[in-house]
This record gives sequence, structure tokens and C-alpha cells, in this order.
Amino acid sequence: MSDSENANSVTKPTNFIRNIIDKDLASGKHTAIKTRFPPEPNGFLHIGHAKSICINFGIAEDYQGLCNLRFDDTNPAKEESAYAEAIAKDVQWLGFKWAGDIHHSADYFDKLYGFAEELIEKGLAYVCELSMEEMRTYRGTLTETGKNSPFRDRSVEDNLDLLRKMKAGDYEDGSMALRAKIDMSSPNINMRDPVIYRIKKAHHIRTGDKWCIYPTYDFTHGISDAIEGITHSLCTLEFEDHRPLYDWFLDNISIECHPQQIEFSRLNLEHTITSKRKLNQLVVENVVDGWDDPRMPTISGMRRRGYSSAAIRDFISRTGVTKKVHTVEMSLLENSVREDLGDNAPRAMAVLKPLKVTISNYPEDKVEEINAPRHPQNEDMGTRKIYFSKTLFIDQADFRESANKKYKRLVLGKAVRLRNAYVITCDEIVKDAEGNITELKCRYDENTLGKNPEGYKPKGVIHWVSESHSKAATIRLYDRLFNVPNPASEDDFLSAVNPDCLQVIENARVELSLVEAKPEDVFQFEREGYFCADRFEHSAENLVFNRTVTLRDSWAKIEAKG
RNA sequence: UGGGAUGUCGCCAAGCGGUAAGGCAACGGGUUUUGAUCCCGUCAUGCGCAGGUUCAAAUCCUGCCAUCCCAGCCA
Repeated sequence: MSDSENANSVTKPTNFIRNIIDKDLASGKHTAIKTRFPPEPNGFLHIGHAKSICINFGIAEDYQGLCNLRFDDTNPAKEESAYAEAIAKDVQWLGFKWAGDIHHSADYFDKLYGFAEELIEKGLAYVCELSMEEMRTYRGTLTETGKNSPFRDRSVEDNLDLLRKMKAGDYEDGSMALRAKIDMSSPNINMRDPVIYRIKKAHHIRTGDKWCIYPTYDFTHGISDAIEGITHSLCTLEFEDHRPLYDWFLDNISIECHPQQIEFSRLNLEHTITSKRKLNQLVVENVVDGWDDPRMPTISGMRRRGYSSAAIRDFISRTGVTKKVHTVEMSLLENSVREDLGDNAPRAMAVLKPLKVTISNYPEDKVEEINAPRHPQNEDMGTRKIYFSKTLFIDQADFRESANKKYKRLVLGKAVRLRNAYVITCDEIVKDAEGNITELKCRYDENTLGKNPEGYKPKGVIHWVSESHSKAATIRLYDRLFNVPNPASEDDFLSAVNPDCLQVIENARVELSLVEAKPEDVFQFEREGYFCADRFEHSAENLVFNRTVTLRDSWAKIEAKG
């Protein structure tokens, strides 16, 4: 297979939405594609939104079309500017560019209001004074049809007059609402005269106090799409039942454009949650340290964890686009993250649980400078300096007094390779009064730097740092937030929180080169995993690294089997 | 029990009447100064079930079954 064919097969995803678009282009229905990503600025974006972002922006990109970022800000009671700002940043960080300026549903409030009056004039909308409870009763149930509101047959003049007074602020919140006149006996509850304007005397982040009536999502969304010339309005499955309403509005007002709404399934990920309410609960109850805690499935949390936007995009492309409700395994995400980091993260050595090692046959004051590659497979990444000296640290897990053949690390009386340095042999164990191992006395083989020893084979390779040429660091080991695959289905999802989702190591030792690390820099701490310098708390004076993901660990499997 | 959708390997997912792609996971094996990476191999006589149409069905038809969504003046 040639490179171009290979690239083609990798970068040409196919899914049912693209099939529809291909047909629309082939038939001449459209000559250019326009999509939109329409979040409500009422919270932080999470992995589920990332899917919608990738689909909407990704399709626009691939078809050389445009994608708008539009804040669906029709409910002033829930929305905040801070959320809008954070959302825009997250979209950019993920690597996407919206067309032109950011749009807002609120930008269309005047037009929307005009369309509402048009519906009234056509006898297709009316002001209803039923209370919310009454309206619920009149609506019927899933199996019983609803019945008409007593206010359904007001005259056009009365309706217009009432709506204008609503708009002028003459009535209290909830006292009346404008409804579309459709069909109270429809099997689709969304068509049973849905509310299209409600009174809310609230300050809006965009329009301030100009309005005291606000259009609902159903009325606003399709019209906003049409105003913006959206060709394909891509949303999640729960809006399937709303599509007839979406179409009804566009069919009954004076507007040319009629975008096609297409629904796809949400992204569900095992061992996590994407409910805004539940995520908020984690923050409020201090289960995590904020919305951007590295354990959170938010875009900002994953960023702080060390997931790159490329890895997130790759993961999402691997999950596909269908209408099937699915739950993706965490291993797929971790695979994307490892694949990205494996190529791009420079290597370094960090000892998480230090055990002192004295090289008895190494001169007291000698220090050797070694150029170690930043990446074993990619020379272009260059080298960094590491230092070998008489006193070193290795990890406690890399030594056993005695072990079977499967254990490929340091054992009393046996030899092991120190990564990028010499082969050492352990001669003696120093223990404290309680019998804890406090130090190892080893001897190095001076002919083993860059070459294999003669006459014997070291058992394995372990990482290390020099005592005098390493720094103390705080290392946070993150694990999955929940112990169960589907925490949302638990009676109490908080009881499924993994108690070991964070382990803080205060006195790890990291190689000297890591003082150069800048916040958000990623590394592979060899044999330990991928880590990133904390975006907010790391500095040259206070080294803080977050574990992004572990390395694949086949030893753990072998060890578990015994 | 109304309406809307969906059922292809443990998890995703192609397939669109011509005899089941691919990825992740798993399991073997090789290379390796990371138990990483990389490489090689194994992994659905089967497509929710039952009938039917056809030379030929995951793909068409009929009937079941299972799961998800909908009764906010939320989005």
C-alpha cells in the first residue's frame, strides 16, 4: 500500500451522517456544508461535548465547510458569562476554529419575536393562562391524549395584545405563556401545543434587561439554525422526538432555509459520568478539587491530566458515529492517550519510592555526566544530561532480597542494568531495627556503560537517579474516579467513587533535567508511566507532576498469576 | 399499555442481496538498556429470535423479543 493510500484509509472516516451529506452534495441539494456546535453556557464542557464538537467541526472541516459556535442562551436563569468564556477556550484548545464571530441565540431574539407574532397572525399560536400544573394535566400522558386548553381559541387580536403585554412586562412569571397551536392528541407529546415563549423577569448575560419573555429551545433552535444557513443540524438522540417540531416551526414561518436535523448517540464512557448535575455534585461535595481536577471527564480536567487534544480527538474518531446507544471502554481512551504520548513525550527518570543505593567501588567525589536520549526511537528529540555518582536512588519495588526467575529486577547477589548507565550487582542489604531495608550496597561494572558485560547477563533494567543530582517532587497518581463501569446506574453514585483515585507522593526524586519542565509539559517517566507538569501548581521551585496514564503493564499480569 | 429509535465478537464498528473489514481488549510468540514501544500470529460457519422470499439474506418481507428516549414555562 502506498503512503497516500494509507493516509487516505486512515483519514477518511465514514458514518451515516457523512453518507447523508455525500448524497446531499451529489444530488445538488447543497453545494456547501455548514454545521454548528450549540452549547448552553450553563456549565463546563466534558468528553460528551467533545464528541459533538468533533462531529460538527470535524465534518465542516472535512467538507471544506463552516461550523459556527453558537451559545444557545435562551434561559437566563441558568447561564453565566464565565461558562461561555470557558467553553470557547475549550473548543479552541481542542483544536477547532469557528466561522466568524461567536453566535448567540440571543442575537435573534428580535427576529424570533417577529416569528412568534407571525404564528399568532396565522392562527398557529395562542397565549395560554393555564398554570404549569394545569398544563401538565391538560397535556395527557404517554398513553392518553391531551385535551385542548380553554384559551386555545382566542382571537388573533387578543393573542397579539396579550403577547405584547407579556413582552412589556405586564404579567408575572408563570402567569401565562405563548403556545404553538398544533395537536393535543398527537402521540408525540412534543407536538401537544408546546410552549414557545415564557415570562422570565431575569437578567440575561447578553441582552441584559431588554427582555422579560424568552423563547424556548424548541422554538429557538431550528430558527437559529435557519438564520445562520446551517445545512445539517447535528444533535444527540434525545432530540429525535423534537424533530417534527423543529420542522413544524420552519414550515410555518416565513423563512427560506430549512436545515436537516440529524441525531447521533451520545458518548458514554465506562467508569465515569457526564451528567452535569452529578459532576457538579463531585465539585460541591469536594470529592474532587474543582471542575478541572485531573480526575474529571471535563475538557479542562483531561487537559490538566495530560491528555492532549490530539489524543482526545483520536479517541472520539475511534468510537464512531451511530444511532446506537453505546458505552465505550476506558481502555480505548487510554490507548489513544498512550499512542500519542508514546511518540511525543520525552523520557525521563523519576523514582517514586526511593531506596538508597551506595556504589561501594565508585569514587567518593566522582560524578559522571551521561547523555541520555530523550526518546529511544526518535533521535530528533535529542538528549538530556543525567548524572551518575556514588549514591543513588532506585525504586523500592525494584529490589527483592530473593525472587524467582520471573523477577527481572535487582536481587541480592544478582546483577541488573541501571537504565542508560552501568550494570550493578547487589552485595549487601542494610536494615534498620525493625528489619526494613534502608540501603543497598552495590558494586558497579565499569566496563558496562553502553555495552554488555562479559561473562554474565544482568537480569533486567531499572531506572534510578543520583542523590545529589535529583530533585524532590510531588507526584500525584491518578486512577479511575469510579470503581464500577456505570456509576450513573448506582443508587448512590458517590458510593462508587474509587477511594484510591488519587495517591499523592510527596518525596519522590526526579532527575535534574526536570527542573526545566514547564507547566503542561509531558514526560514518560520510564517504567512508571506518562506524567505532566501540573498546569497550575508546578514550578521550578515546586515540582508537581500528575500521572496521565500508566504504561501497559504485562508484569502486573504475570505477577497476579503467581 | 402511546410515540420515537436501536439490536453484527468482551467493548466500539464497517457492511446497503453475492457468501462477515478494522480498532480496542484478550491470548500466544519474536525483538528490546523501559516487563514500554515495535513486529508476527490467534480471536463471529456467525449478524436479537422465529418464519418467509431468492440460485444466493446481516442485508428484502412478516411476526415476535430486548434495550434506550419522551409527559420542564430545561437544553
